[in-house]
Formats: sequence, structure tokens, C-alpha cells
Amino acid sequence: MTKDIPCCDYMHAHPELIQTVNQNMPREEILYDLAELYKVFGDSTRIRILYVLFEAEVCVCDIAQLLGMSMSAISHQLRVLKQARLVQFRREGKTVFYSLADDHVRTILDQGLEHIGEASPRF
Amino acid sequence: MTKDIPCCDYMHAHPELIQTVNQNMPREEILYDLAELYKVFGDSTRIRILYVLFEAEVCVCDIAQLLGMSMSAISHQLRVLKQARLVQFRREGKTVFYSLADDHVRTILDQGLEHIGEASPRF
DNA sequence: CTAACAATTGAACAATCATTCAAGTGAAAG
DNA sequence: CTTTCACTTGAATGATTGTTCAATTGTTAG
Repeated sequence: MTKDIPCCDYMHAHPELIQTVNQNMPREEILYDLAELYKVFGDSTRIRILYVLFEAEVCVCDIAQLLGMSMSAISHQLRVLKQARLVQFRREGKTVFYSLADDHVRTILDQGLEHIGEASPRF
Repeated sequence: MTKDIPCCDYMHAHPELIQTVNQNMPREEILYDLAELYKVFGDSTRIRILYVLFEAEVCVCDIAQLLGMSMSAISHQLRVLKQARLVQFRREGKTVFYSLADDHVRTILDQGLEHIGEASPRF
């Protein structure tokens, strides 16, 4: 399993540790999905969109206005958020309204804020 | 504040919503830091490193062996994790041992796993 | 039908990023 | 001192990504 890589003369880690790590490490596919999810949060435009949707169901155009960006840029990012199943949409005539699809969004963002030392503002 | 962007004829959002959004939206700088933090989690190599460090304090070389990657690649990623204050290190002779710097790491990764529908394995 | 509007999509571009490779530290042993 | 080992660093490269622009899709109104 472990490739032969030019490295230390001997391993410091105990064999039991190696086993424990391999046991608790999620599968390759899951690690990939997990990284993909965090990539979605790794852009301030998308985070701002999520903060808008915290408050209400909002159409693409209004999000663009609120964030001072083009509708196209917002639409592209909404697609990313949609693919990550973080937002959902509903069509009403010519207008498309977006809303949060998941409760994890708030929790994940709050944990992040806590880490960087900025507690989430109380409502 | 809001730029004049070619968009809907009128806003669907109530003026009070606009105010609420602007009130609860974190400052520009915080949004940026938040995105930077999630970018760090947005790479499966770094996530795998964190999973190794869940188990113990491990040296660079052993991490490389465990993940089947070059020491240089690991070292570069450890620097990113260090800058995000997610890991810390301790020198012992020629060897450098890394460990988790923060309890938020586990919580954030668990929330992510929960979202993608893969509950964290119980220990 | 056509016109107008909200939104999506695809191509293009610059910017960012992960890994590799080679060179350079820092510490301990000879 | 010199050599060796564990690690770090910088440059280079291919891959990915966010935004813009232009064209297109749906939907409604006339």
C-alpha cells in the first residue's frame, strides 16, 4: 500500500498508529467529496450569497444588486452552490427564487467564524 | 452603496430585508478570512494530513510515508495548515513533529461529513 | 406570432493553486 | 571542519477557478 518514497531511515510512528490512521481515514471518494464541499465555501462571493439567503428567499437579480455584482457572475456561483446541494430554487414566472437547502450551512460557517476568532453576531 | 447594475426593473426584496442583510453580513475582511480558512480544507491532501494528526503527533517524513507522497509536497501543505493556525510544530533534533493546533478542525470536518451524508465513524 | 425580461450557459481570460524538482537550511554525528 | 539526514524553500509547470462578455433559454405580455 505505502509507496517506497525516499524518506527517513526508519519510521518514528508505531505500527499500531499506522493501522489506526488507515482505519479512521475516510475512503478516497469521501475525502474528495469533502474537499469539494469546502472548496464551495472557499470563496467570499459564495459566502456572501449564503449570508443573503440566511435572511430570505431571494431572486438572482436581487442578490446581484445586494452584492453589487453582475447577474451572470451570481448565476455561475449559484450553480456551484446548487451542485453542492447547499441551495435550492423555485421558479415563479420569469423570476427564479433561491433559498438555503440545508441547515449545515449555518453551523459550518459559524464554526469557521469561531476559528478565526470572530464570533457569529447574535440575532 | 449598491452599484447601478443592469438588472430587474424593480427589486422584489423589501427594503427592510436589504437592511437586515447588510446588518448581519460580516465585514469584508472577515468574509475574506473565512473564505481563506475554507480554502485550506478544500484540498484532499490537506484533509488527509489532518486525519493523520487526529491520531498523534507525527513527523513530516512519516506523514509522507503514510500518504504515499513526497516530503516536499507534504511540507508545502503543512505550511498552509500552519498559516491557517490549524497545526503547530515542535522540533526535536533533526525531526519536526506536527500536531493539531485547534479543536475546531474535528468539528468542521464532522459537519462536512454530515452534509455529504457520511457520518463520522465512532471511535 | 414578436418583443421584452430574468436567468442560464459557454468561451475566454487572468489569477490562483498543488505538485515536482533542485537547491538551500538547520541540527547532529563522525 | 565535513557529511549526513530531516526538512524547507523557490521556481516552474500544468490544472483549476472566478469573472466578464456574448449568445441562448424560458417565460410572460402585447
